[in-house]
Amino acid sequence: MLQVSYIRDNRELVLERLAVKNFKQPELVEEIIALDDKRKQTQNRADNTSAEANAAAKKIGELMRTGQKEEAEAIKANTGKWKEEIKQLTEQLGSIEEELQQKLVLLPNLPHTSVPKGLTPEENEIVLENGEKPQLPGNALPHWELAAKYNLIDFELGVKITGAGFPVYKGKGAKLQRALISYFLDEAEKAGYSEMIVPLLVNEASGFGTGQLPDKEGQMYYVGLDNLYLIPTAEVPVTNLYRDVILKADELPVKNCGYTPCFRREAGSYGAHVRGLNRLHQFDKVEIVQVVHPDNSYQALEDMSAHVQGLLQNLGLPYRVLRLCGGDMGFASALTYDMETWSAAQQRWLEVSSVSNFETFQSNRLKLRFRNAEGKTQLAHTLNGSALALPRIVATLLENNQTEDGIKIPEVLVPYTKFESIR
RNA sequence: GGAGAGAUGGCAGAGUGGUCGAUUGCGGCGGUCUUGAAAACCGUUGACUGUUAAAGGUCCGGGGGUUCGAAUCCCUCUCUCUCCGCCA
Repeated sequence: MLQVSYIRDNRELVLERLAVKNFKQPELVEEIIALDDKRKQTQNRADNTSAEANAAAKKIGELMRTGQKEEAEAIKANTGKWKEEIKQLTEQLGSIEEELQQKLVLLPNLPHTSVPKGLTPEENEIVLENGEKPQLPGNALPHWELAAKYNLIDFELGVKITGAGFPVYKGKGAKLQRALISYFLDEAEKAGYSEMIVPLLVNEASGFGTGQLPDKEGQMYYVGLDNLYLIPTAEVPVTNLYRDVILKADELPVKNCGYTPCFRREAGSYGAHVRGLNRLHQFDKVEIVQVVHPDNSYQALEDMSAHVQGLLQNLGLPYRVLRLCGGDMGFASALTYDMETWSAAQQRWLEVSSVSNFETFQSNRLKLRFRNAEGKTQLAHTLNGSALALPRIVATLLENNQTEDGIKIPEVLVPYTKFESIR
């Protein structure tokens, strides 16, 4: 959520930046400023009336104590009009604030100046490409066939238990999952992130804090009986740990990580591109989250990007880094890098990580602040990134590392899997 | 699921109608003392809004009510804790 004061002071800039994100309702900016004017006016009138009423009440108290009952009664006679006025103004104020809030949550975050214009994923900027795409023989298999051949993942069994998009990992397939999770967590810890194990169900306030609610409600599984949401990413609980928190300056940066399963409804996405592990309703992911001083957030974003790239390099996967264009970016993000690995059997790039700087967009909703050098509270910047999401990593590993007589496990994982290949 | 208790500042914990944004203790910050530190002593220490700065306003779990006036009384919702039951 953008701050009204920022919108007021930077009206033109806001409009210009929103245009980069292809925002369709620029008139909201003027409406918000007008509403805020109205809010201030009404607030002011209500405050003044309250001040009068407070003074009168105080006076009555004094008079009563000194036994001047008559005088007290005389003042009492006048309080009715204030009372009525305060009630009316407060009601007005309430509805103005509600309207303001409703409009405010419709504004996406402003994109960073480096964000390219554009509408579609094709217009994302390729920042770099790294690693060599393996040349597979003609009889190479896609990962879903490899998963069946080596009895690693059973998609049908998942359908029986739950439904499509809830795979069952078996034997070495399960072991590989666990190995990847442990490896990612260990690497995150080496990079200074401290591990959290967090709830997989969150309340409405948490969903609002990181930006999933109110607009992306349909993407989360909802447990109506208890009014809770299954997390679509660890970002939600891990970032919300800092909701309503004022940090000391020396507590920054905060670096946390966590492994969780993630649940996404992915309503309406079916077809060839979602086969196998390409798109799931439940998947495993290790997430890294930072809370930083505003001056350092873009450096932190680069650090996180480098961390993710390091993982991909260590796993020996060819990858590329994209700077998302305005139209493809998330609602809450100011700058996002996507990391994609090359899936050699499918002959396509698969997104395996997304690293974003939200600047104050989340912290404003979360009321996540720190005390700055002047001793004032100030919104911190939040960032997060997948490091990494498992399914497409597994897909790429299986496909790219397949040989005549099995699948080779990357060296860095062998200490975790305790086996060097899948046969 | 049944019964009861509770929700106050970073934490602990007073406060049952006006002088309470709130006693006190701990913690934090600043200072005195000290070679330095500890101890002791002194001072200071909530958030939001508003303003050039102030003044003023709002906030004692959320919402509503009574009253000239509510942390305090009433209603309601939510949450937490204790005991019992069930249970990994």
